[in-house]
Amino acid sequence: MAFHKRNEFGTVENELAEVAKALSHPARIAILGELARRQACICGEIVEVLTLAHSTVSQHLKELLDAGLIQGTVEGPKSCYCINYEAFERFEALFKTFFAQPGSFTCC
Amino acid sequence: MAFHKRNEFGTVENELAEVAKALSHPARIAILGELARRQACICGEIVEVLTLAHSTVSQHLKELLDAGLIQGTVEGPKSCYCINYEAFERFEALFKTFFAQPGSFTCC
DNA sequence: TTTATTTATCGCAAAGATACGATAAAGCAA
DNA sequence: TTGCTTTATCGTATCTTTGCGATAAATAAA
Repeated sequence: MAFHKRNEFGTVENELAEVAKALSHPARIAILGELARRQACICGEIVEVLTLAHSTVSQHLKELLDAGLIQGTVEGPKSCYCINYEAFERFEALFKTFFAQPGSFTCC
Repeated sequence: MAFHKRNEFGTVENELAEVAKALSHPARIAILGELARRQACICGEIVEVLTLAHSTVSQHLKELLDAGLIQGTVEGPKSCYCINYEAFERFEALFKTFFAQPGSFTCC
């Protein structure tokens, strides 16, 4: 997960882009939505909801984990995931600060 | 810009993912930051700020345009861009609604 | 008109993402 | 132990993204 020229950009830019990339696939949005809806950790139930192979779902879960948007623990043979709301709040705060609108100027 | 299985997901999921995808590259974040900072439309000044070829910057601008995050008008030989704050607000609203935290439950 | 300036687009090479089946790992039940 | 369930990882085919140089288009100045 690296761009040729990632070093050319600032820390904030990279962090925002990284979270956005994790959110940039409808399947991952759907997974997050499911986790938010159930308010509880689920494991392979996600596979039933989505029309994807379990290997694909595992891959998406790993990306969400790597981005810090979800947390997971292993419970016996099952895995349990839930949303990391702190990461979401951090993203929203960064987002708001970065795109602070000094009047929402629009000229075009 | 299409996924094999895009149709499997809902409208909201696809819309959120599409905007997130536009935001998923540090160069595009940097461009948006520049547009927000200057509060005015700029054209090729972006090329000077970023360490990218102008063809690459044009490409990024096109993606931001297609996602509706910026607006642009041609002014003679120059092009003028600015942030579309309505799109940003729409994204933030969608985001908040979709990830409505009924108590920010975390179990892992 | 010619020339310079600015931007957009085309074509390509390299890198990355997506999805799947097959396989492996880890725990539980019998 | 053996078998079952659940999840993670590997390998691979296909498609997408990224970045650049070269080219084209469109306007302004000379």
